[in-house]
Amino acid sequence: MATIKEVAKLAGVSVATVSRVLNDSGYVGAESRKKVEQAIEELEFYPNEVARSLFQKKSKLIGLLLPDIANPFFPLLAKGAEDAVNQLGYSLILGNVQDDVEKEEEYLKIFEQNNIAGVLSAVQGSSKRLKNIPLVNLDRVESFEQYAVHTNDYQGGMLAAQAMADRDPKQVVIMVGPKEVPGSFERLAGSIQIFKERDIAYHLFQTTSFRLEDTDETVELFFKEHPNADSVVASNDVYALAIMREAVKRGINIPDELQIIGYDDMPFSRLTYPGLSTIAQPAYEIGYKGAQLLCNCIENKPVKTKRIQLPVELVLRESLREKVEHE
Amino acid sequence: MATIKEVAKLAGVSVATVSRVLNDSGYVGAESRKKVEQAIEELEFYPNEVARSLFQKKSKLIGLLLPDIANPFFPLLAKGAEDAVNQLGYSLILGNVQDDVEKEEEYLKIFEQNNIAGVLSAVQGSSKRLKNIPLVNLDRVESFEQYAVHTNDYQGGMLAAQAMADRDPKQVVIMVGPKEVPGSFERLAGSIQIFKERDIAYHLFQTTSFRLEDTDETVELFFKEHPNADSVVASNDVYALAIMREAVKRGINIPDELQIIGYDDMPFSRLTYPGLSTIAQPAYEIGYKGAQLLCNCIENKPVKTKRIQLPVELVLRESLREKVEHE
DNA sequence: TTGAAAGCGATACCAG
DNA sequence: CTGGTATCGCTTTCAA
Repeated sequence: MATIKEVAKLAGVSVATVSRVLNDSGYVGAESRKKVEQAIEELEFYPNEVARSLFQKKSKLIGLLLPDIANPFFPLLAKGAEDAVNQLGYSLILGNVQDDVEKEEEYLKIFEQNNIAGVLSAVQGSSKRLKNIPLVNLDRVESFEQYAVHTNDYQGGMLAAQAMADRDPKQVVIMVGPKEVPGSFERLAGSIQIFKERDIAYHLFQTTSFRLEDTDETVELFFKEHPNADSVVASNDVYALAIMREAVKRGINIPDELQIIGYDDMPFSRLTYPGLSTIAQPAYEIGYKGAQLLCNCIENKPVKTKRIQLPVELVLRESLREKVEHE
Repeated sequence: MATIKEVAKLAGVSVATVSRVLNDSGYVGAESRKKVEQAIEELEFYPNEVARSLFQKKSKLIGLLLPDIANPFFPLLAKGAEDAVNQLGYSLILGNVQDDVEKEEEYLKIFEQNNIAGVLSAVQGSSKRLKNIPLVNLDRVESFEQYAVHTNDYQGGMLAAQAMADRDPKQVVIMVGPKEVPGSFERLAGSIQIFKERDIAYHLFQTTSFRLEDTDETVELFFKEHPNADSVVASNDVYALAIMREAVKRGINIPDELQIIGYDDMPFSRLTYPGLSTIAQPAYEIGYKGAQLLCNCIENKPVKTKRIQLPVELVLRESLREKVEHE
């Protein structure tokens, strides 16, 4: 890899001049510019970002903190972030935290050691360590966080409950997401409001994780506790699918005997039959907009909205019964 | 963030000494060491990796090139890579290539600009640009590539066909993966060998991508071309699930009227009912072992096996009929 | 309009 | 054992 020195030599100018054309900053004569450009071409030179980063105390790298990349919600978010970041000249360092606070700390440290320009975080509490590094929180957002892209969980909870309430539910069970996950509570509150309004009774079923590995156990427990459930508002698509599978296996007809609605709209939720009705979260867009927001912060561009809220949307597939019109 | 200079000052020694205790290289007196350690603690100092990288011309970053992170096979692979890499003191820069050659080139350049220590690549042809940077190919491996972790596609193709052949197939259709994807051919060859041996007729159905977005179209085409298929050897789980969904939707009983086997064993393949029988590829392990191999290359440690082949495994779920014992 | 030179934060050689 | 110093590749004053 050629260096700026070699370019300077070949072009017969100083490194300062080369640097100037590279960043087109300051004055540089037409003559010199041309010679430098030729030299750059000839040597296939491209600047070393490490040296730049050392000087600037700021790299072109952005840290991406994910709770669990195996959870299919996050790859999509990552893809969105990646697309945006790339268009803006940055790259992502991946931090897969596995819901482990120590790993998070570790990553934040690594990020700092690498002069990271900013952090995109879909895990809670990253704001503690970071001092002067821009941070945008994604998806799981606490109310005190300054920059964030998230969805309206309350509305999501309402939408799910509404869809259910419209379909003549007998025995409603609401699955409640882990307490640590911001948004779980909001969703629940939204759902409860609807059921209260409609005067529909419901049971709660608390889940303690969103991890794929824990589904079997959770589903078993679910059917033990609620053998007569006929309408389930699930905390996410993974659990919804898992419950559907178990139901079909037991010969319970979906949606006639058991109707269910998920949350997230993962790519797979439409690959089953009956297809899973669900509340679609724009995972890709969360990542994309979050990355844009972060880059604006990094570059001190004016930011209109510090907290972006994206809409969620009801997606109807076959796991819900026909809507019953009440007079 | 404190620097080595400040540590040196506080400890009353030179930066050289601080550097020595940091890397414990060379001699350093007990007295000095202690003072330095105290200073480090007091200032909460940790070395700037960028400066290190500039000097060493080699960072602690590893590039990970993925064809499409939204394809659920790859997050698992990434997770494996991430786990291994992290244990060994490295971090990952994510490169999501979207099956686009230009983006790949672009990433390879960015990697170089960042003094990347090595590259893990699940896309084809990365070896061209890289000069002196260690490269380990993952999963989609060409025969000429030096370092690689992959599975035995031929065996996989055989296993799938065998499972099918054992189950009294009437109208067999083999879905053939994209020609550009190394392994597609091998799998096909493996399957064909079995069907030939058993004297079972089969049809071929060519697919042109592995992308999630293209399933609907492909499935439609599939049913148009092969309305009477009763046994499908699918090129991956996504297509298998998509075909299953369409079949169930059409009232075709799985597995009695249509049996099907997938390839990959994605996390979701067990969340449907009937569950998808499939050939399990150890995605996590491919990433994990690949990362270990790469780190060994990077650190010039002796490498026993340059090309690691991991076994695939038949996973039986409900999408295949009962095995028929022939006398 | 240009170049010389001083850093950015760490490492490693060489002399003492 | 320890410290001074050149160096990594680039950016940015400051003078000329």
